[in-house]
Amino acid sequence: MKNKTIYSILFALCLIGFWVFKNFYTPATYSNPDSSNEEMVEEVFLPSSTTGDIVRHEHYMLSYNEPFEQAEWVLYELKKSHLTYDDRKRPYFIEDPKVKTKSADWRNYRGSGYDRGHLCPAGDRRFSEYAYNETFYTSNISPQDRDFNAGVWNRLEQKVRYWCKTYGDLVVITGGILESGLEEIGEEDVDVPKTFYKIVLQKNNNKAVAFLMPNKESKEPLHHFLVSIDSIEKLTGINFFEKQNEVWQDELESEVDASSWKF
DNA sequence: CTGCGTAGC
DNA sequence: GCTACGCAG
Repeated sequence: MKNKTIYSILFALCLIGFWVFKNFYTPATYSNPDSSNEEMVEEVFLPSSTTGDIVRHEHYMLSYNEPFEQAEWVLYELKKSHLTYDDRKRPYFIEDPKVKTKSADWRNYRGSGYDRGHLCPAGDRRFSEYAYNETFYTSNISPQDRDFNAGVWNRLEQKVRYWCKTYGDLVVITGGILESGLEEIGEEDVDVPKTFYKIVLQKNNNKAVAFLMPNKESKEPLHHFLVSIDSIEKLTGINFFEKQNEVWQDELESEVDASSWKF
């Protein structure tokens, strides 16, 4: 009788131990998270996820789409205080330990002809070594045409920094349009989006702009790619500001109004 | 800034 | 397999 009880307790302890392990063990990752919990983007800006695989990193968050082997959206807050130009050494791209299904290996991109294009730009996370390294998870990259990434896409990212400097804190959401029939690269078949989107929100003013850009270089000025947030929601199936009230959404998402943004 | 390829340990 | 360096848009 007594033995039976003891064995039951031991068994229960094993279960608890396993549960703790399963939930709190994390594999090797970039070291030294910044101690501060700092400014995790408020949940009120969380987009919906078509996959349910939402991952929160210290300085950005994402929703991973396993069949496409990349994020469907990456969201981060860009503050004035983030705009530093500290020189940092590029680390290697590594698997995102927080993506349950494992994010794609960087070798899928090697020799593919496509860049490992950051979604949350490394240039926006230079304020700390950890923040910078954290952008080098393979969950934060998509295959991008070389001239696109270094060209018009890069110009948009620099414009976002300019807007942050002049208008204050921003919320930025970025991703590729994940649809069927896309070209795939590498052993894991990473899909190559034909189009990328970026949504930028001024936190203070509740003003937003959205861009849709073909995955190729263009000489068009940036405002040529302006679209409504609604149109991106239709293409992606993602509801971007679902936590906001409907009036708020209606006002911001339906129209293309870049009048309060200097290009 | 955005990156890649190659050489060498 | 990882790092350092040079090079390109």
